[in-house]
Amino acid sequence: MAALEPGPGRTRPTRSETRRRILDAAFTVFGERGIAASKLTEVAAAAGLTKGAVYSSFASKDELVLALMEEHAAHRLEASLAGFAEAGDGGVGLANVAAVLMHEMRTDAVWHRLLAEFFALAHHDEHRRDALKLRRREVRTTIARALERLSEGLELDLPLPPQEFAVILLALSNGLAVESDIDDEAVPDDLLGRVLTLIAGEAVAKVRSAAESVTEQ
Amino acid sequence: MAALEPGPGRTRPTRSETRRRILDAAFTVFGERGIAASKLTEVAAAAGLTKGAVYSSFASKDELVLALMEEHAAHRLEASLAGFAEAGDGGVGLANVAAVLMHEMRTDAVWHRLLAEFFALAHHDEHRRDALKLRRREVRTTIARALERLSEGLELDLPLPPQEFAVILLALSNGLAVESDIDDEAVPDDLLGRVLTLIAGEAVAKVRSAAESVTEQ
DNA sequence: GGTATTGGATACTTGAAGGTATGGAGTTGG
DNA sequence: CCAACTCCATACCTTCAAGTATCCAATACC
Repeated sequence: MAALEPGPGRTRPTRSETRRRILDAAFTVFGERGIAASKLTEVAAAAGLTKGAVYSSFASKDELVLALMEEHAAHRLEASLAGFAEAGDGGVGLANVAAVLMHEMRTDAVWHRLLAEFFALAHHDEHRRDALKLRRREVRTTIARALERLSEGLELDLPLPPQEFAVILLALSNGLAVESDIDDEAVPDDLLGRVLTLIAGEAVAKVRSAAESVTEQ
Repeated sequence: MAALEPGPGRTRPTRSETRRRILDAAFTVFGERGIAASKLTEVAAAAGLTKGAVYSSFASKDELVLALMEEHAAHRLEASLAGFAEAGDGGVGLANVAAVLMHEMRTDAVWHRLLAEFFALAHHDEHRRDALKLRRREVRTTIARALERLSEGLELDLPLPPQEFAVILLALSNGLAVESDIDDEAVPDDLLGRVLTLIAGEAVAKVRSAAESVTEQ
């Protein structure tokens, strides 16, 4: 929470600084208490501000929630794709993709929990549900494209159409995140990796050993 | 909603009849509006009763939610295991397990949504979280045992330890349920089956063709 | 530097939902 | 058939969080 000091020669934070503080605080508080159970006053307090500040930057609690999810989801996707790209560049392919996802899942359990609650919330609102559907399609397509690039780079045939593989990847990593959030001992670190290897079969195994002989340095 | 008539020679429902009505109504309303967003008055109204009736049968909203989840979860697990057993008796093994799960997922999307919201809610309460953790372990163990029986019956080696396979099964089916709930076109009916087949590899393929030659009429 | 503007603190209103108290109709036992 | 009891409807209370109105002080602009 280290302050995010106002710019030089300013005693007052800029609008966007305040907005940031509120979003960060919202992430923390929502993650601890849950979205529905969180009061805007708590969020404001966690940001070192008051409710007035929140309503000055966001029209309503709903708007704050939406803004937060939208922003954070974008970040997450970006980070994952970056991880994928690295995995492709001389990594061991899907096994590294698994490692990336597993790491995200561990370090960002809070986010997965928020996402789950948000999905549930969004479902009960017509417009929000449609928006989520579209957004989700974009995400799947983006992931599918990344997988295609990855498989081409590794000269490896995916055992499923990219779109479907993307769905599986999303479902598995979300599902495992939930299970490990409930009981972390239930999900060994390398489980996702092993499963993906099984799914992709010998194709990956071949590529893996090839890649290892190259990169194991 | 078809009334659940009072017993013969009675103008007033018994306690357990009322309890049932309330639980059923709660399932419906929670499913439509979400747990947090549902008012007890709505639940009561949906049951053709009033709030007083609810508080006469359940100590609090929380208790109602807990009772509902506990009961319904037990039903679901039972139903799934029954499906597994059938799948084992001369079926095509894991492929049929997948069919069972997929069917449940389609016909019980509401339940999966409730479950997701409940997980999120439960996480913020110490005792409830621990209880959920224990319960979840039991579920995993039960499934793991069922899988072992299944694999023994089919003389098929599971590609993962039963406990881990159980986790994967839970994660995949929950994850896919979420995705298909957001966008049903994203999850083809046979996707889970194909993935499980990939995971279990040739072992299943072998057994499948063997089983088909036996059971194909 | 003075004036308009903006951002956020304070104090208030409001509505809604969880929970309670009580009475009365239905039920059971003697 | 009457007394004790049970269960639910009605009416009420209380709490509490979202949202609003207003004012003060720090900025921006001329």
